[in-house]
Amino acid sequence: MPKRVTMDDVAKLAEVHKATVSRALDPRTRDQVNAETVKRVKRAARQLGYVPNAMARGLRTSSSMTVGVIIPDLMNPIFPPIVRGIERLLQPRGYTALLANTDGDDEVELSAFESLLQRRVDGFILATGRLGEQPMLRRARESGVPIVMVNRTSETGDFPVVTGDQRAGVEAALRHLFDLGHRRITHLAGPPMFSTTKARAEAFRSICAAEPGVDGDVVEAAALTADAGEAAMDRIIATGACPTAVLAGNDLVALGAIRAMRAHDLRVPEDVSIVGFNDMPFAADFSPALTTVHVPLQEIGAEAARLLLSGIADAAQQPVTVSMPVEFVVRASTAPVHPA
Amino acid sequence: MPKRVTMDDVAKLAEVHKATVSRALDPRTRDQVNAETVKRVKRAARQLGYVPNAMARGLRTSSSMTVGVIIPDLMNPIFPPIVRGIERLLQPRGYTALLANTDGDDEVELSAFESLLQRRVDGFILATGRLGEQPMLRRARESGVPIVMVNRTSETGDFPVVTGDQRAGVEAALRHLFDLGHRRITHLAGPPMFSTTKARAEAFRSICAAEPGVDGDVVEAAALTADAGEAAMDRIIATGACPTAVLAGNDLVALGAIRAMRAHDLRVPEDVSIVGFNDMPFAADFSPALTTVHVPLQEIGAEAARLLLSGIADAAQQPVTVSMPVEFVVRASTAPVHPA
DNA sequence: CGATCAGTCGCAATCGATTGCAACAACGCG
DNA sequence: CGCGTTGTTGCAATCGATTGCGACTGATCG
Repeated sequence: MPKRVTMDDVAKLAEVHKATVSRALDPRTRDQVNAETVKRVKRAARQLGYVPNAMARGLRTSSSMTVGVIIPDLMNPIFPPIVRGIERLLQPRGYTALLANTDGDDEVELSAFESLLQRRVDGFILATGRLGEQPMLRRARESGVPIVMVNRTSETGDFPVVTGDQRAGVEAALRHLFDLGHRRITHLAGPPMFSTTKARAEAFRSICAAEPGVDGDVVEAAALTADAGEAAMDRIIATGACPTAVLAGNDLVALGAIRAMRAHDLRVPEDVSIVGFNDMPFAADFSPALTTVHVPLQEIGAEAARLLLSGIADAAQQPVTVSMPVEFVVRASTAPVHPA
Repeated sequence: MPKRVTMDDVAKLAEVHKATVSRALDPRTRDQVNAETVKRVKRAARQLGYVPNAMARGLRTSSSMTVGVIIPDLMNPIFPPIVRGIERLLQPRGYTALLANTDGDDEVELSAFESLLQRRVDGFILATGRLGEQPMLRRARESGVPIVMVNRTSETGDFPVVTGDQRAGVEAALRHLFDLGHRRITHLAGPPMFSTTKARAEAFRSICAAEPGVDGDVVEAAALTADAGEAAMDRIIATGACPTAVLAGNDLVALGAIRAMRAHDLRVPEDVSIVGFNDMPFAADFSPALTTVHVPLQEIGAEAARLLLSGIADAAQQPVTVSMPVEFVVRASTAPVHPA
């Protein structure tokens, strides 16, 4: 078992000082050393199978070329695209993502953040934003590390955020339903602790209020899950006053709502139309294929990463909010209002 | 902007040597220092907001408490559960996962591996196994770093693998179809470069051959995707000789097959039954709900992590193969054979 | 009363790089 | 021929921890 080979070993073989090896191997300083020497050093490095030690380098340069990515739950289908987008931007630039799931638990969030802080990540991308007090965010603020929030924000305005254009999405969805003749529409909102959910609900209310003759009701699902959506829809159906169209808080909620309707022999979209939000993977494979608001999750992730990198380079970074354009995609879960 | 606080700063405030700070803060060595002193040190550390530098520690101890996780594509729905399982095991033990996607490209694989090697990860979990030559695996072998393969293997027997019990899954699925009276069954296999796919196809062939009166055909889909599944099913239908049941290479292929059948006015399961493989998230929400082989992806990830950790601790690690039990779950996509 | 021992703590080397500074040679120029 | 340049390389400090070893202090014991 050959001991790990270090820069000194390479230096010895190439008959130079390790400082020269360091310069020869770094493209940025390569021109400070003789071309012949560079060749010799490279050959020696290859021959010995030299692998630079990123920890030693990081210690010296105080930069780890890593970023911490903290999300609630990777199994929630909106996060894989976001993470993928982040990674797609980071990887070619030499950065690596350190991933942590928190299940939205304050304790776990805090300890994950702390653990990544110890690893001296150069910055964070946080997808765990919630409204109200959040220990991790306080810690994040005092840590002074560059941070970008993605999708969900805390609305405290401390950090840059990149998210989808919620209002435009709701507007497009409602316009579509109005055009189909729907007037009794209920919004199956997610819990109000998320900025996205809240923004959608507010948009829903204000747009419905501005539209003469529409009756826009809001019902809250307990969580952004299919089960919660099903339960909420069950409650609505139980009241006996079923709307002709439902705008779900997200696709998962929509999925649950569809299940509930089917269980009560309501046909989608013949009896009631439903539109989702996010256009998560497989939304097109629901039955019926879900009409929904396409949010460019991967691009959102990439943009967040881009923003973070510029924040790392720049230090003085404004807490901008970039909202990415969404696109309404109509599929098979909406239809003209049922002639009563 | 207060400069980063180091152990020396804490030492100064607590009026001790930094060596003592180190011992006081490490639970493993805490009993070597006076209880009063420990208190003083901890107070000082808290007061200064001291955050230990993992790079410095890692440099000294040559262990980074990180593991590299290399997967083809996080957006493939079987990977989030695996990654989640890995993380669930790692996190409480102080390890962090470094994630890299490769899209199955040799170049990208290699450079991702190299990049993580430089970061001195303590081990790797590889989900990118393919049959045949694979540059990254050669590099992995010579690197001498602990490695565990997950789900897919390279079949070279170099590394431990944890995967689902493919044969048992195929057996259960076929038994189910046999019981429903199906005799003309085709296996919509994935490409033969994956160990999983290959194992399933082999099991399919051998089990069908052993069952009197069944006609087991195998058709290869070009990839493990819905589109490839759809295309392959289209080809089958075009031949005019449609089987009464199909066993798909995985759930995505099954999804595509369902789409193709629907497009040709074939009803599932009345006209043809279909069973998937993996029980990926939302398989139950297909229409019809997919009968499939449940593979405990999250547990597989966790077990791989467990194996890796023991390999890191132990060094001399046998390349065992652990195959996790699968569970057949019947839902709505299978039915008794159509009376011809 | 001196030796031994346990309990604490400090000293200094070490991990593997990066980088400002200085040394040195060769060279051109006035 | 002396001096400033330019190009190349070496020296040594430094990043922030960990840890083997030795020193010191009291206490215990024969």
